[in-house]
Amino acid sequence: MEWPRTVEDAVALQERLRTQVITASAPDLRIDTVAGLDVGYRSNDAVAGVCVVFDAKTLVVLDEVVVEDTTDFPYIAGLFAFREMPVLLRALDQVAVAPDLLVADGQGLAHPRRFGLACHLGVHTGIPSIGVAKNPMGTFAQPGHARGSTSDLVMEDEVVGRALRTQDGVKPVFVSVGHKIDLDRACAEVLRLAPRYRLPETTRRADTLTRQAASSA
DNA sequence: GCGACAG
DNA sequence: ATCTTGTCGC
Repeated sequence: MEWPRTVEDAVALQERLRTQVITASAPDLRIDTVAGLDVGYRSNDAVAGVCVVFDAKTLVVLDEVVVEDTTDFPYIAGLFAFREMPVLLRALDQVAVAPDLLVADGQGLAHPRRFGLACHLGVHTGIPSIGVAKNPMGTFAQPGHARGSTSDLVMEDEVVGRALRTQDGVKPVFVSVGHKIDLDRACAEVLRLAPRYRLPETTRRADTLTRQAASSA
């Protein structure tokens, strides 16, 4: 199926693909490498997609790719993937190390149709994925003050993710399952990726590269 | 009808 | 997302 150009087609595609999401981890799921994906904007339609692969244990950067592109799909909350996915897939294609997990900047199941960017990336590639958003979609109770504390992220009486405190006292990040992983594991991975700062290293590094690209060429 | 609404 | 250096506070 071709890439949607209209809101109606985009929504229809989400409704169709949402049924393919797997919210459990394979018994032998091993995560040795993790990719951070992010997009930066130089103008309204000029984008830079970044894919950075980390060693999950040491957090050493194994490879990173920046791709310049343009987009015509406007930003619409809920249809985020149709704006950012094409560039991200190009960046992911060019990375030399195959990631065991994709970490997307945005939501996974915490989405109006339970199919945010992280789910779409996961279903499309078949690679386990999670979404880490700086802002919530849904409601949540304030998690405890300590690093590692969590609370449910709720949408329409459904638990769609978790508010996760990655450092003592900082604003939580919002974690939701993308594909082929369970929520507990997803949160554990985010904590492992954020030993020192609020945002996971995947997001931080991808973000840096993104604006580096936007200000150079 | 009005406001909300990942990046 | 983007505008962006020094500065306030623990």
